[in-house]
Amino acid sequence: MSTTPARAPRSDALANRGKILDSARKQFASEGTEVSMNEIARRAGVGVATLYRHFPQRDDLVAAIYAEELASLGGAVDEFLASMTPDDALTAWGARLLEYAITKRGLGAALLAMRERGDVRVDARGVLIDSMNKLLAAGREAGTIVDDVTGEDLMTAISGLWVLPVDEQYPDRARRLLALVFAGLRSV
Amino acid sequence: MSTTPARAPRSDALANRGKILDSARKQFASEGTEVSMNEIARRAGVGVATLYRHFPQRDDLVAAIYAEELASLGGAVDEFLASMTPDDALTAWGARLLEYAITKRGLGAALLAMRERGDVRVDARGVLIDSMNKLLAAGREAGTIVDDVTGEDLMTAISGLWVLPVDEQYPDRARRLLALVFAGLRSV
DNA sequence: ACTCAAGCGGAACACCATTCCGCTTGCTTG
DNA sequence: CAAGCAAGCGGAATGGTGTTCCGCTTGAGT
Repeated sequence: MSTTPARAPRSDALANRGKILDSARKQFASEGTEVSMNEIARRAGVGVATLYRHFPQRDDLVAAIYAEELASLGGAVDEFLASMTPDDALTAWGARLLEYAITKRGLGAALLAMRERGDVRVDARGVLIDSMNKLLAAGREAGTIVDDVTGEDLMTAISGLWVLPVDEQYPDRARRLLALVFAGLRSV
Repeated sequence: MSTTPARAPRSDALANRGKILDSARKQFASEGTEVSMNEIARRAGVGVATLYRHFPQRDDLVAAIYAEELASLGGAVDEFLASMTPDDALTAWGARLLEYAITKRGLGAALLAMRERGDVRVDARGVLIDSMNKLLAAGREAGTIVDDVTGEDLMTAISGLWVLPVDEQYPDRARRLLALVFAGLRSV
C-alpha cells in the first residue's frame, strides 16, 4: 500500500542520534532513567527539539538503550540451557540477571515503565519473559520446577530487583530475593 | 530542655486538617498517591499553602492516611497467630494483605516511596516488617518455614504487589505471586 | 470589645515535558 | 560545481507541576 520511498537519513541527523544515545546512556547509568529530557539534550549538545524528533517518547529512548542488553540476557538462556542441566541453567541465569541489575542501573525502572504503556515496538519485557518461560519449561520437563508458574509470574516475583535501592547492600538483598523465589520454583 | 508551652491548635486549623485528609484520602483511593498537590488543596477547599503547612512533605500526608491501615494489618498478625497454627496464620495474613492491596490503591506506591527517605516519623514499613518477622518466627519454631528468611526479605519478595498494575487481572496475578513466595518460605 | 499571633489564600517562582517555527545545511540534480 | 529545497536544526514559548513567600484575616485570650 503506502510504499514511501524514504530517503536515507541525513548524516548530521545520524550523528545527532548517536550523540543523544551516548548522553542518555551515561546519564541513565549514573542517575536512572528519570533524568530531565532537557538535560539529556543539553549534555548531548543538541537542541531539545532534536531529541524529541529522534525519540518522541522517553520510553523510545530507554528502549533503544536497553534493548540490546535485554536481548543478550535472553540469548544467555539458550546458551546455558545448551550446556548444563535445566536447574544449573536457572541458577546461572539468575547470576547473570543479578549482574545486569547491578551494572545497568535504570534498567529496572525502564522495565517497570514498559509495563504501563502497551509498548509493542521493542517489547523488551516480552523478550525477558520468553527467556524465563524457556527456563521454566526445561525445568518442568526435568521435574525440578513446579508446574504452575509462568514467565509472567516469575517476572512479577523478581520485581524487588527493580525496586530495591541500589546501594552497597543491594547485591546481598538481591541474592536473597532470588534464593527465596527460586526455592519456591523448586518446591516440587 | 526547650519546653515550648505550645498553645492548642486553632479550631479552623483543625478543621482544615480534616478537610485536607478527607480530600486526599478520596483521591489517593481513586487515583493513587501521585495526584497533584494543588488538586488536593483545591478539592479540599483550602489554599495550597495550608496544605503544605499541615503536611510539609507529600509523604507526611501519605503516611498520615495509611498509618492506621498498616497498623491494623500489623495487628491482624497477633490475632491470627493467637487463633491458628503458624502456617494457617501465614495464609490468612496473606489473604488479608491481598485484600488491602486491592482496596487501598496507592498504599503500595506509598510503601515504595517510604523506602527512599529514611522516614522515621511514622515508620509504616517497619510495622509491616515486624509483623512479617512474627509470622516467620512462629513458622520457624513450628518447623514449617525455612530458617534464613527475614521480614525484610519477605517485604522485598512481595514488591510485585505494589508494582503490578491494578486492573481486573490484578487479584489473580497477586494471588499467584503470594503462592510462589510462600512456597519458597515453606520449602524446609 | 481589643489585640495579636496563628493561620490563611493565592500570587510568585522554579523546574519540567512538549510543541512551534523561522533558520541552516546536507544532498541531489543539472 | 552551483543552486535549490526539504530534512533537520535550535531555542523560545506553552502549559503543567511542586513549593515558597507575604500581606491579610480571624479565633481566642484578656
